[in-house]
Amino acid sequence: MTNSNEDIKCPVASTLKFIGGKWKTVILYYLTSGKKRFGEIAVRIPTISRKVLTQQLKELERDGLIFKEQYKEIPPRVEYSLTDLGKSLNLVFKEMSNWGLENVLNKK
Amino acid sequence: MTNSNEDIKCPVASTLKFIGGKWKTVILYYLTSGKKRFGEIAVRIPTISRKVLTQQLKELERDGLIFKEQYKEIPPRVEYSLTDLGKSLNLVFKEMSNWGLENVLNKK
DNA sequence: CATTTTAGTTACTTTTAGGTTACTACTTTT
DNA sequence: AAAAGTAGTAACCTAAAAGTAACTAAAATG
Repeated sequence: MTNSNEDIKCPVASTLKFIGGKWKTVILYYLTSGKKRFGEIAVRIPTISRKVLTQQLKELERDGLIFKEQYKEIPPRVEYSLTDLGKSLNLVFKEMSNWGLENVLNKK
Repeated sequence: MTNSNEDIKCPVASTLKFIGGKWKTVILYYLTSGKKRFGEIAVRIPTISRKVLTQQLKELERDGLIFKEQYKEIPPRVEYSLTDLGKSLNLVFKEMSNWGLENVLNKK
């Protein structure tokens, strides 16, 4: 989601600027179950390429939704977790999840 | 939003397939205040081109979120309104709206 | 000394979304 | 006879998002 609809002060669109895009919600939703390593996320979401995963994680970090912990180990270990801001999306995800379950997943 | 993450049964991503994209939430959110004509929507969201507006409305209609009424008049009159399914997104929008207000619009 | 392991990066290509401009249909109004 | 009004469509173009494949660092393991 670009920022050209910033001129429209739509609070819903504002939120989508943070969690819009093909993968962010999936990543964030997975992180609601706790801290995860890069590789764990990649395995859990096999259809995302590592390049794109890296990009999305960077953006989520830049936007303050997730926190990145790097351990100075070899081989490297990196863990991602939700920040308070990320956790504050909780209710949003809950409603989206409910809707998706009721109207999409349990429909087909 | 494409459907390549359909394989992942993420209820949140499922919902985004319906309301993801740059404009859909803005359109739907506007329609929560009642039936609107094509031109009214276009005026209200001036940064969207008419081509894209048409496209988005078609997709929303295809997905069963909005209903299109065409009056056989000249000049033409077309009205769009939320279907029951569209209205059922109410809670989702409410939470997204809250989050956007608290964390984006009132922050800057 | 070759291999494995993890979390990436780089360069390049493809796909998708969105945008621009010009055009149409049909009636009413001037 | 010309212009205005509405809701589009068609052809074309651009930018952004996503994908692919090959590569890297540095230590540990066999």
